[in-house]
Amino acid sequence: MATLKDVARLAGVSVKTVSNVVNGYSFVKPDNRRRVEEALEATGYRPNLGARNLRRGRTGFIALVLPELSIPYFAELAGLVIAAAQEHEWNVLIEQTFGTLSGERSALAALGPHLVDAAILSPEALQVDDFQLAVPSVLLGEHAVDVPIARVGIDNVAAAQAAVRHLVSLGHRRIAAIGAHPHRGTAALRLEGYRRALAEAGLPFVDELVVPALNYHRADGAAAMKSLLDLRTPPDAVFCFNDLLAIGAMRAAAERFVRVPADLAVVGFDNNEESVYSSPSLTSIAPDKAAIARAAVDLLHRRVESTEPVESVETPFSLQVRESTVAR
Amino acid sequence: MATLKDVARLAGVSVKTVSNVVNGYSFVKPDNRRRVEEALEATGYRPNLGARNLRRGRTGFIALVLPELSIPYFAELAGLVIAAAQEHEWNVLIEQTFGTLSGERSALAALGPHLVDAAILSPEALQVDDFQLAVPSVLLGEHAVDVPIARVGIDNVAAAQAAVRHLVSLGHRRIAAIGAHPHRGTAALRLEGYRRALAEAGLPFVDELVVPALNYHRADGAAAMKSLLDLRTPPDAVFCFNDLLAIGAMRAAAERFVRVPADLAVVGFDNNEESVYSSPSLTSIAPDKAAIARAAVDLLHRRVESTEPVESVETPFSLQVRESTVAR
DNA sequence: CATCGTTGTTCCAACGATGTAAAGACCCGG
DNA sequence: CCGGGTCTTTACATCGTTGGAACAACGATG
Repeated sequence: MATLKDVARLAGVSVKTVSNVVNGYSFVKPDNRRRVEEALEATGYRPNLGARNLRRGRTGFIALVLPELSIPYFAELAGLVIAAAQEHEWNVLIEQTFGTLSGERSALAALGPHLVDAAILSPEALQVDDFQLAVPSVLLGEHAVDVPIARVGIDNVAAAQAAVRHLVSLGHRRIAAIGAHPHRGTAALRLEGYRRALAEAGLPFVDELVVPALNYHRADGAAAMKSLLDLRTPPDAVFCFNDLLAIGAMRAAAERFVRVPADLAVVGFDNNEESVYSSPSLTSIAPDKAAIARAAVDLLHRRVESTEPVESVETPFSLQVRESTVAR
Repeated sequence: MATLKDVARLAGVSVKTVSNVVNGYSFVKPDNRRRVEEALEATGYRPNLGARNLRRGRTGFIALVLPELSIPYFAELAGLVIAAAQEHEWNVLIEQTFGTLSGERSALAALGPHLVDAAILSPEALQVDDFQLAVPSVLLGEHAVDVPIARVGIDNVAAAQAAVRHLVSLGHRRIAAIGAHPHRGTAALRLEGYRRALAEAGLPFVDELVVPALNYHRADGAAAMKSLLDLRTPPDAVFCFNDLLAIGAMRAAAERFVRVPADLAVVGFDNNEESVYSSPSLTSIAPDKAAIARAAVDLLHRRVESTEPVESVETPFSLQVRESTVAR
């Protein structure tokens, strides 16, 4: 692997001059510049990023800390973050926490300024005390604890409210919610949106219609749906706090021969690609994931370049109406 | 951020002694070791990986080059690779190629020995000439071109054959295939498995029943299925070269009111989590993804540690039978 | 012709860690 | 108390790069 030294020897100039050419410094004699460029070409020089970063005090990496790549929402998001990071010449390091406190703690501990320049976090269990972050960071989505860290995400209350409002507008009166969670910030906000939509429609908030989910996987949605269908009076609609729960719920409904949407309307949250092709396809809240990824990366880039103050970004969302609420 | 120098000053020893303690060198006096350990604790020292790797000539990273994280198979695999890499103290850098030749080329070009110690590649379009790899690499899945690079994956011919054999055993006689592709190695192998299974059952190979797919996304599966349903005599079963195609195919079938599995049996390939919860759930070839991830990472680790010869690994697979071929 | 500012280049140190070699401490037997 | 070996520690160079100072070359200016 060619180094600056090799190139310099070949071009007959000093190492620093080569470095200057590589870094686009203006004042290099055309003649030398040409020779250096030829030498660069001939040797196929690629800068040693480790050395460069050691010198510059940068690493060229950002961390993306998320629960699990096998969750479609995070996989899609990760893809978009990688693409956005590329524009700032950042490489992305993905850490999986599996949604556990210990996983999140060890992921955070592994990050240091020597490893990454910044971090994008999607925590689910962290406590206030854990947020002693070594590098500029941004939180995705809302979080239960109130910490002075920039956030990027949609207005979860408004989004949930829009979802439930949609169900109300279709005439549903007994609307369930799946995905309540004691410690998850987004869960609380979505529940609040659900509550508000019911209130503004003059519908009662019924405890038995709110089902918790410890994880947000398909299996949890199925289990929750089964318990709802076992009620004396099952719901005529259900708002799931993410698409996986909704997919699981629809699956459970199908197994009980409950027809969606005729007997039960279902709305999800995240707008996974999967939900477009399920049978029936799933009505879902669609956060603008590309906007989230870009906003998070750009925000971090500005934070790293200049010491700007903490600022949060609210990204847009929309409601995608599909067969699970309105039959084709 | 504390450096070795800071720790050394605090402990009253030389930098090298601290380094020795950190790296578990045996001959350090108990007294000094204790003082150094206390100082390490007090300063919260974390080694600067850039500097360490500069010195050691290692980077501590491996690259995972894949088409797209939004494809569930690759997302699941990436998660497993990250977990496997962690055991060797490797961080994983994910590069997306979007399945294009230029994307794959630029991903390869970006990888150098200064950036990663090794690479796991899942190429779809690369030519022989492109495989001038700068670091030890392993290919996932089969590839059309024959290059002397270790591979990890299942026996695609046998797997495809097993899938189609299953359809044959259920009495299907007009079995279609979705996912043929001119340049994709795995596609050729799966097609070969399909061909063999037909042959051993004494069934004819019918050209019009083999539908190509340029990409392996749900939309491609749906489009292919539509064209099959438009045939004068539509198939009574279809083998899709991956689960996404199968999901798309089932969706297209549902839109035409073709019942699965009564009118049409469907088998997929990859065994995505999604396929367990679809309605109907999808029969699929299940590669042992965890085994693939572990084998790839371990193989690379051995290659980097000792200059071992190129060796390939064949991982197991199984057939998961679900509702898309056998009604509940 | 001395001085000056501009332009172009080189030399040196430094980033933080580790390998090497050599020096220092220690203990043993003779 | 010396020679010789085994531990233990240290100084120094080094990895490849870049910032800064120093220096050199140059034409322009007074």
